[in-house]
This record gives sequence, structure tokens and C-alpha cells, in this order.
Amino acid sequence: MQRPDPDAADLLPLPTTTFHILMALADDDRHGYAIIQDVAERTGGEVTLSAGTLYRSIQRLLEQGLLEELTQRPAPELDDERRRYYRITAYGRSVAKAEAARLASLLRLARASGFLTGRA
Amino acid sequence: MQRPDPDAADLLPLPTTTFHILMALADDDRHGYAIIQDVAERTGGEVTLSAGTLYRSIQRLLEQGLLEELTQRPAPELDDERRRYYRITAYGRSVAKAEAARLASLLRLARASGFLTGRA
DNA sequence: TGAGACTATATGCACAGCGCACACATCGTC
DNA sequence: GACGATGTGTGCGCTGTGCATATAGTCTCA
Repeated sequence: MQRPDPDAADLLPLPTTTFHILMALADDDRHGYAIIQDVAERTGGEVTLSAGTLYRSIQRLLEQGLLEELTQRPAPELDDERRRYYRITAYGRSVAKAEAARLASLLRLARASGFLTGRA
Repeated sequence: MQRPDPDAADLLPLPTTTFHILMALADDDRHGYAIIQDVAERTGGEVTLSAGTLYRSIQRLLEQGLLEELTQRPAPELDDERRRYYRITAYGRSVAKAEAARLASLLRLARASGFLTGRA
């Protein structure tokens, strides 16, 4: 990388969409469309990223160094040449952790304010 | 109210700033500037709302019915006539609870993704 | 065979929300 | 009376968003 990554805290709060994208890539490399499906699946259909939002978010995350695009292609019989695959970087992971910590703090405040009804 | 309040879920996700404003008003009615100070205090200085963001957010929240402005003034010896006091509405409270529930779900996903280091 | 749905990426457009800077007035204190 | 803190507000530009649209290959089913 040309410039050093800025402090993870400078990017917070992360747009919800961005955080979902990072979670989708936490365990596996995926291409854009697969990210949309993964997010929808793990949120039980509650969060459905629109295509416009997704692809522009990815562009931004690449520029900021949270994601990198893979040059390696899967085996030809599994591949679809239209796809572009992405992987979360170490920096991206640290930003995601910072955001998770921020959310945890926020939730503690919400609980103190009586906004959290159930246990949680 | 002229129109019925839309489903609380339609407003989610709430901007972080909005959620902080609602938390500041959860227990006490406050005027704008006091909200800025309260948010800064309860976040240990981590979140400092800019004036521009705050007053425009309040305008929006009034229009959406999450807040109402108080007509009653405090006792004259405690008052500052420049101030405008706000109170969270029942609808605002229900929206805040919906947002808190969303954050709790998000945090569960973050934990499953390994982004939550500590216990939390 | 052809219509329609799904997969896949990308851009144009309009709008919401944000920070920064600025404006303006009052209040408290020295 | 000067100065900083209090208090509310607007102008401007930037980022991030959804919706619509473009393009194109694949798959299914009548």
C-alpha cells in the first residue's frame, strides 16, 4: 500500500451496509452478487442490499483498503467470468472490530435508556 | 396528529446521531444545546454532535413525529428565553426500541463473525 | 423458440444526512 | 465593556443511499 492506513476509529461510525459487507466476507471470499445473497440470508431477509449501493460501497472499500480484489480465479468449471471476487484485508478486519465495539457501547447506552425491552 | 405514524421499522436503520438524540431525551426533556452536552457526557466525549447536524436533525424528528416541542416554559428564574425544549413522543420511543433491537441483532451477527473480541 | 426470471456488474439521478464554517444574539464573569 | 460560553440557526459541499436503467449471459418452462 502506498499510504499507511488511517486509524480505524477515523472511519467510524461505519455505514450499516458497509458493516454487513464486511461480515459477509469475514469467513469466505465472495463476489458482489454473492454478498447480497449472503447478507439477505444471515439477516433472514431483513437486509437486502440494492445493487447500486453494493457495488459503489465495494469501490469505496477497495480505495480505503478494507477490501482487496482477488486475481486468482476459481476452477474453470466453477467459475463465472463476470464475477469479481473480494477478500477482507487485515485492516478491514480491524475496522470491523472497532465498529463492533462501538455498537456494543451504543447498545449499553440504549439499555441504560430503557430502549432495550427484552434481555439481549 | 394528522396522519397515522408509519411503521417504526420503516425508519430503520436510524442515523447514529438520531439515536443519540433520542437517548438524551429518554429520561428528561431538554433543549438543543443541552442535548449536545448530554451526548458528549454519556459517551465520554466520544460523540460530539455538531450544531448544524443537531438542529437539522431536530427539525426532521419534529416533522416525523418522534419529538415534540414543549410550549411550557420553566420557572422564569431558571429559564433562558433563547432555549427551545423537546420531549420524545410515544412513537419516538417505539422507534428507538426498534432501533435498539436492530442493533442487538447486528451485534449478534458481529459476534458470529468473530468481530467482537471481548465478552460484551 | 421464445418469453421471462435469475445471475452479474455498473452507472445516472435525486435525495437524505453530515461536518464545517459562519451568522447572530444573549448570558455570565472579570 | 470585552470575552468566552450559551443558544439557535443557515449555506455549502461531500458522502452514502435507493431506484431505475443498461448490458449481457444462463436457465427454465411452456
